[in-house]
Parts: sequence; structure tokens; C-alpha cells
Amino acid sequence: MSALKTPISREEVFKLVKKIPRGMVTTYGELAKAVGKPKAARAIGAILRANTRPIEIPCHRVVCSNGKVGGYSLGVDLKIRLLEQEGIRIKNGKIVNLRKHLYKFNST
DNA sequence: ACGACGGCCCTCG
DNA sequence: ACGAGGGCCGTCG
Repeated sequence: MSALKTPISREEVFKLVKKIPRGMVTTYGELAKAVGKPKAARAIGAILRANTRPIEIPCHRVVCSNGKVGGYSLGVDLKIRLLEQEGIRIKNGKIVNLRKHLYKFNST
């Protein structure tokens, strides 16, 4: 029973993002689905962008579904750096073997 | 309360 | 494999 007419809560997204283990990445679309709004991928980005706690929330582990790193409030370069620091390789602004590091949530 | 812009995703050429 | 266009949902000014 998800809130169909209820907008996505930031805490919901943050909570899921926080659950992402190190060395793994997820996509905005997956997050959107996890919150019950598969079409709200864009909104997810807006929420992550509105995130004021990039330290407690590894929003840098969220990338595009097409393999692109996407964006980052603190700078895409930093995002890439962090990802590589976690063992994820990036080629030309795109995640290498994204499928291998793609993390999915439990949609119950 | 309203209009404009995104850290997007998908389909088509 | 790449480029362009539409759609969907929040946030910001």
C-alpha cells in the first residue's frame, strides 16, 4: 500500500541510498521504483540534489541507468573520484560493467 | 500558488 | 553507437 497520490519523501530516498553498500551503485530509476514511482526518476535526482547531507548519504553511488555517472551537487569530477575510490571504474564519464556493480532494492 | 528547471528514462531515426 | 524528442515528478524562485 504505497502512497499513490502522495509525493516521494526525501527520507525514503535517503534511507535507500544509505543502504547502498560500498563498491555498489544504483540508478535513479531503481530508486524511483523502490519508492513506488517508476516514472519519478527525475524527481529522485531533484531530491538527491536537494540533499544537504552528502556525507551521511552516499548520493555519489547513484548513477544513470544508461551507465553515465549522472551529476553531483559537489561536482561530477568528485563523484567519479569517489566511485573509483570504491573500486568502480569509469570510462569517459560512463560506468564500466555497471551491471556488475548495480545494486537493487527489495520491492515489497 | 505558479512557472521554469532539473544529478532522468525511454523510444525513435 | 549516437543524437533528438517527449513524458513524469519534485524543488526552487
